[in-house]
Amino acid sequence: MDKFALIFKALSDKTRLRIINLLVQFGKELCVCEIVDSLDEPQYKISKHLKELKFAGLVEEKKEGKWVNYSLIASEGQFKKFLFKAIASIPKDITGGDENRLKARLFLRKNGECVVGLESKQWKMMLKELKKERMI
Amino acid sequence: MDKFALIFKALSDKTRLRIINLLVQFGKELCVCEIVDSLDEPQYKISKHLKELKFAGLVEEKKEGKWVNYSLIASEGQFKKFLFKAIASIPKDITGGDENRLKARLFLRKNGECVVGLESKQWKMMLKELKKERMI
DNA sequence: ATAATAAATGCCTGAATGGGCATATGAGTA
DNA sequence: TACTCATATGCCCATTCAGGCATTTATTAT
Repeated sequence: MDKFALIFKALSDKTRLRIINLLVQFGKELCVCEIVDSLDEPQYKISKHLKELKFAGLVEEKKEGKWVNYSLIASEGQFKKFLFKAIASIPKDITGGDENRLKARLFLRKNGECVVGLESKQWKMMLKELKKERMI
Repeated sequence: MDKFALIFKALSDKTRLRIINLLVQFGKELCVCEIVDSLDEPQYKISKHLKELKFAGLVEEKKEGKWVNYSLIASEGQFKKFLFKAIASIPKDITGGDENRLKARLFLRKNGECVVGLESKQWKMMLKELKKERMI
């Protein structure tokens, strides 16, 4: 029971819910810096929240050199499946900003991998474009 | 987004999750004293937690004289439906105590309504029986 | 009117929480 | 070696939270 309450607690913070939402929408693993840029929040903040999500058993990390990718852990019975379906059903007029930023951020990948760090020049230019075109 | 985080926060406490679990399992409205007896927790504690669940939009109350019944609010898109399915899938070897107590407590209803209050003599006798038969 | 009872609330305390800032870790690179 | 960069962590502060206890509110029964 505590285990399930812990999962809900992990989702009870807006920032953490936004992170999980991104992972649910994208379906595959995301690099920390991609999450940071997509949510437009400080790196230390994302890092701490990822730690809590990991503690709750919702995500796992995969280190690749300097880079760290996070992905959902969907196993263990039906519970998480329904939970992620619930999160997937959150109307995107609320989450759209994050998802649009992520979509743009993913254009910076090479061969399906993240190759630019936090708040890179390329990313700042893209952000400016997005704002100009009212995408975020 | 905050609205959804608030819902998760409401479920992030073990006692509140147990209350919602009972309502999900039973499917119909429950009287406050039935919840109190089923969870075997102080009345003020249940009352406060019900208030938070109500604030999050998960339950609604229906007053009938001295008695108050609570039930789930399941409407509003797919979100809560999946959420309640997730909760319904929590293994009952964890929640069984609550559910067995509720099952027994419901025997005290007359015409489908709760007619005995908190920690009544009848309930205490039932509890003793349940313990003797290792049902809880 | 008074008592009894179902449910809600106010106050207190210790513990946990999230954000901000600075700093540390640890891996690649010049 | 020294440096850069991606990520993690330690410390501080203000706020929130859950539980316990006493009390109140509201409705029914005597």
